Amino acid sequence: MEPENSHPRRPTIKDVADRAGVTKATVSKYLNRAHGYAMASSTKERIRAAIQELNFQPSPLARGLSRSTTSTIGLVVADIRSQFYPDLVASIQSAAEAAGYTLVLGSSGDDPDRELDIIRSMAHRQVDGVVLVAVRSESDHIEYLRRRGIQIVLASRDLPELVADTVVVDSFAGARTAVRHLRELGHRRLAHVTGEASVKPFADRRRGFEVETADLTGDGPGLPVEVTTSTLEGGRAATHRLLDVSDPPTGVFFASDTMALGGLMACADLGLRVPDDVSFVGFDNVAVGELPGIGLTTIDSDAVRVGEQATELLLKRMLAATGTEAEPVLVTRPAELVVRTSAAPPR
Amino acid sequence: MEPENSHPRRPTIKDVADRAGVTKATVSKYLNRAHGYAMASSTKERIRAAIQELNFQPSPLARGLSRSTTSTIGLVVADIRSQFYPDLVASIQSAAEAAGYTLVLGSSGDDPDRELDIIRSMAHRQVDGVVLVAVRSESDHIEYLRRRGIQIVLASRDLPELVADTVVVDSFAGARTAVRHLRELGHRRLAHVTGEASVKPFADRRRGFEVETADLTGDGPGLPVEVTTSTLEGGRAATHRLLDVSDPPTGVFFASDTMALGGLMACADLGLRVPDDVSFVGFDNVAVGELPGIGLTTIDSDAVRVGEQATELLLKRMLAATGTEAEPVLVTRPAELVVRTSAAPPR
DNA sequence: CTGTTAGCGCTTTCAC
DNA sequence: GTGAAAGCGCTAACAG
Repeated sequence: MEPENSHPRRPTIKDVADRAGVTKATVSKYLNRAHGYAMASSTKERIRAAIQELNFQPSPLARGLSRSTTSTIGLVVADIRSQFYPDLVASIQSAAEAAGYTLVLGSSGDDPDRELDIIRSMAHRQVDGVVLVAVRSESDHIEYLRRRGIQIVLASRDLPELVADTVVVDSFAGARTAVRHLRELGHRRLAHVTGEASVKPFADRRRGFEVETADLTGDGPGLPVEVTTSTLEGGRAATHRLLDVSDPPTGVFFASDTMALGGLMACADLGLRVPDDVSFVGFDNVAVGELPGIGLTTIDSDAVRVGEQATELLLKRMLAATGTEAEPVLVTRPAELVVRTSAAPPR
Repeated sequence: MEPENSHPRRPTIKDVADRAGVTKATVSKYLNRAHGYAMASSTKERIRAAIQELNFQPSPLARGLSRSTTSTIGLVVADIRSQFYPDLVASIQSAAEAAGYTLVLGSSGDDPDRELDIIRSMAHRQVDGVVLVAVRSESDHIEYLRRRGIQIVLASRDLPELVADTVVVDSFAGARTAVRHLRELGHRRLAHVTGEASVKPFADRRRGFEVETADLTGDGPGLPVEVTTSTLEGGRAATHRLLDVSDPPTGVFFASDTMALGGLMACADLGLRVPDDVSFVGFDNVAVGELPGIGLTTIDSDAVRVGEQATELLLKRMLAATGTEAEPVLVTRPAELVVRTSAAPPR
């Protein structure tokens, strides 16, 4: 009849203190005041031994409560399901873990309101920092975090204004490279499939496309540009609209690989072959693009490095969090062309 | 010269109490004792109003400290980068979120020791439950959690013994279906590529392969079975070994789509065409298998439902956590064949 | 150098 | 029905 027959209580700082013949305070100092410092080495040694013998680890919860710091960072992505995130998430996760932080994951499903909810909930759980792959283009959620003293860094997607540290790839230059590649292959009838206009990298890629095709003209006033949701299905539908006409474009630049993969499906639907009938260039360099049977020519978004660098910046902010807020930093990484087989000279 | 110029303090339960003219204790009761119950409705109303006006939310940290419960669940996967996880992670994440839990993510990179570390760290952070896609085949980590009263459920990979609630797909039956499909197409020279022998689903799939091919014979004593790491590169290498011989098999059953994709790369390397030269059947039904140019015939692992059901089971355990431990439950979901284009009759 | 004393924000007996 | 008080495990002045 002993309800205390439950799980053995974990040792607390008090147990360590008793065993070492000192006070909690002293143990706490040992734990926090970065070892060196002023403390009798005999005491240090006794504490060390006690900790070791008891296999003591301070409770993150209790520590968090009194320090208002949790060794936790939040990662908010638009949609984990997307082809693009695995590398990004993996690199952030391991960088965070390496620094002793635990990752809390949220996926907004591309819904700006949910994104805000997730951010609120993370703030509420007192994460020390947030890596955000932003869906909403306003910066209210950023302000929300900043007001609460939570550091933030934007990864992969920048916002119209530089309101926080940001690590992205050079979308404008990358897009130009992509388009030039198509032009060098001899394509003149070009088209572009892009995602949500509010997402800055998409806007930049579109601008890149337009700049590099300013001298060309399509049926109407300019070359065709299809705006769609940045999903596989979006890309598929847009490509249908683009290609299922008389005299379709011979080269298409997609603002993301995911949409380009949708484009491949559309071609299968329409009985068109890539690159024989139409050439594709994507953007991101997702892993599947490399598979034979896909061979997607694309621009590398360098997700791994973006994730690593974003995490680095965040950790730096979190340490420096004291005192004057430094100006936001924008890191723009080069976006390189990866040539595979989906783009070839037109017939 | 005011260092207090920092971030505005969040309201605490004390603030609410003062504003409502009651004590913290009463507010706490209001918060926890599932509303109904014994409390003057005027008091209830005043508390409600105060909470509302102050926009108060109880601190999860403080609550966690005093209740030893954190509304947090840990998800440990073998390798987020793998093609297979996005659906699983996404479905677990949304099921958890829907139930008011926050997801803490860990990726072991297929390393059993890291897996244990991650689990220790999560236990230490006092997650209320863990969804585990296990790497190690022993059950020491499960015992570790159980000893600390942390609920656990295994998703996607079962262990040799039923030591915890488990949700998997029927690997043995699925494998038999896959092999029968190849046989019905007319293949007799069959081979199998499988992953780490210690992973039970792989063992089961292998058994399925063997049972369904017991009447067939290869060059040696039985049909060729290649064991490799369950990665793209593993599948690629194994396929090289398998096909780069005189008189190679005409049909290959892969224990995972990821390995099958590696197999496709190997074919590209060797100048073989699928399904003209060799037929492939995979296992899992990852999203990319659906792309034209891939068209992988496979067995559906139903990651979304597995994730959902695993989360359901876990939540149930977490609620029932009191009293007698119910026996572990094993949920085996059907594994259905998805016919695409990678398997066809042999020439 | 180490100990004393208050908290951090919430929950939970036990009285009234 | 509500309040007083102690405590969850740790940190952080301030003394001495």
